[in-house]
Amino acid sequence: MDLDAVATFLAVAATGQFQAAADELGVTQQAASKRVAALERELGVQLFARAARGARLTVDGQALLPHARELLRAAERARAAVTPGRRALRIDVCNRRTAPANLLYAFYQQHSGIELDVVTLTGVAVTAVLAEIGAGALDATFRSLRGTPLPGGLRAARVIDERHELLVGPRHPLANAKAVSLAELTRHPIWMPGLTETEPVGYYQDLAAAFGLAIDTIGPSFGIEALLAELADSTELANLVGEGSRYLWPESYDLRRIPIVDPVPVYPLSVIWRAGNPHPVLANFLAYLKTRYATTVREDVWVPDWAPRS
Amino acid sequence: MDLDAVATFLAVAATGQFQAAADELGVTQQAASKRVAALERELGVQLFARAARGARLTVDGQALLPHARELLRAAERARAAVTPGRRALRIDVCNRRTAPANLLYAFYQQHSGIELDVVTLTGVAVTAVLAEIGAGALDATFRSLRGTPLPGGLRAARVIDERHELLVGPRHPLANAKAVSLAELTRHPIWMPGLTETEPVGYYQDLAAAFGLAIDTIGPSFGIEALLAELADSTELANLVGEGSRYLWPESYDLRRIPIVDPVPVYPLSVIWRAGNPHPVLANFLAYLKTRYATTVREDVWVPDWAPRS
DNA sequence: GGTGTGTCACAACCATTTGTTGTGCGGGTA
DNA sequence: TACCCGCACAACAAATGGTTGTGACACACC
Repeated sequence: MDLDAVATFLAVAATGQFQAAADELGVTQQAASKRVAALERELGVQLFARAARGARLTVDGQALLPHARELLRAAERARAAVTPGRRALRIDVCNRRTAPANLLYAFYQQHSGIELDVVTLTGVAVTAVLAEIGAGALDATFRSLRGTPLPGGLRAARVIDERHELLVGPRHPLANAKAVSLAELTRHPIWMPGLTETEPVGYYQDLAAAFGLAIDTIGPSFGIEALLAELADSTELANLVGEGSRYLWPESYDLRRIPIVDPVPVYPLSVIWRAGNPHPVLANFLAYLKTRYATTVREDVWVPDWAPRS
Repeated sequence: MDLDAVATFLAVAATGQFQAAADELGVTQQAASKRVAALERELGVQLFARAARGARLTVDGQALLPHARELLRAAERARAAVTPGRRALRIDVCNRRTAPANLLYAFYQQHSGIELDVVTLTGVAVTAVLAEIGAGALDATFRSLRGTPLPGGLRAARVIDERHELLVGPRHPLANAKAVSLAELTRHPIWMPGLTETEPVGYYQDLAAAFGLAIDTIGPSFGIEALLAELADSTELANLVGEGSRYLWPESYDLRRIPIVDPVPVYPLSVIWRAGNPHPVLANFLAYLKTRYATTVREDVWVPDWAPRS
């Protein structure tokens, strides 16, 4: 299905004749005729009833009309998504099963009409993500800085404390534990999604390093043994983007959730963005975060009123 | 923007490498590489970060991902809209400003998830519309039969009485009338949208004939003089299809609404469909109509409880 | 009722594109 | 170090998409 042919179809439908449609598109009448004929051949239906004086839509043509329009609009939106100056706000959320994704979804629902492009740079190191923001390719991220120096021109605000639990398969030694201490957990290698056998980088490596956990690089295709999972409510995620991670485990894995205690692991996340000339939607989003989380604002850093435990 | 290139982009994004994506699509690796390169050139951005061991999405690539998916889904929906056996229910409503369109919209809202293709065969004669239904190209229509014999295999049920009023411009002799009688109205030619200078056929001709009105074929580009307009609530129409008729008059025309009395013109519409093997959504719709309008069912004809005046 | 005009479809030809095969380069692995 | 594996570039073949030229058909006009 050629988009040029679809555009020609729409032009003919609008003008009522091939000649005028061809003029509008800057091609000859014969070319327009060919395009529509090819479209009709591909779809296997007659779209126009040709007469000596113009062409009228058939029933099939009328049925196709709104879908053809929507198709071209979708192409236009796709083009806009990567066009600097026209694109939607781009935010990285590390992982779509985390609290920031839910936060974005709540914001998205409150502000109808806005567009968000949520990306998941899970395997990308914090410094590389910050570089993308600095370069303008990305507008914001939710990351844990944990001592990483913030490059000039960037702003950060700590907004979310991420909580985690352990998921284990039925054969795992901790399968029947009521709870597990963080100290005990450091003795078991943990599988984390999105990591290759080579060098694990990015969000999950940072997460493991924060709690001193060992990473198991085998992966779920060899049977999940243990998995650190975010405690976020994941019911909304499918709606957010219509795109599940291909690392998601199937329901049939019979996983058990083990709480982690003593101490409860808390992973603080900051929203990080580029100072100056903010994307209008970003300004809205930051304001939304402030009204929802901030108590004090000081030196571009505002702290939520539910302070982290550590 | 070539849809094959978009599909290739998605395959590469899913598999993480050009080679596997090419195998999946049944082309060589070089062809897949070329397609994506062409897409990148057209969009002006880098979509993948190529490495010796596969390719990873860039930020721009990730931003494009959901839109690319939606684009292919839109193409699939367009294809399905004209594929026999897979297509949505097709109903003709004569005119999108009429009561049947509102009825369909109410039904559409109650049954979330269904798909409707609303077509407007305004200029098509009743007999031709019935032939389309008989041939299976159309599933149902709202028309006034007015003595037209119903072809074999078709069923009809009278459900709606359409009401009309007169719209006139400020220079029209009836511009300041409080009301106008039907007898008086027959002396003024009425413009009706969608009619050419040649032979007026279809809905508006039937409507004019029903009340003995003369048709003015000049059209609004020469200044609207008088117009018979449906009394339907038109606020919902834009939502129904996203497609306004190009014959709609602009708001700036300063039209006045004159009620028609003595007698009040009533134009009965029947829903007409093909007997046997009904489209599942059609069965739902007919049931919906029955619960909303029917009082008695007899010989496949059920009459609403608010009977027409004539 | 013949003639003219406007519109669409078919045919032949040409240009561009798209795909294939063959090959080189680079990085991770054994 | 040598070997794969995967991607990009080059050259060639096939097919697609465009243009010009022409014929058919219906409506409008005289």
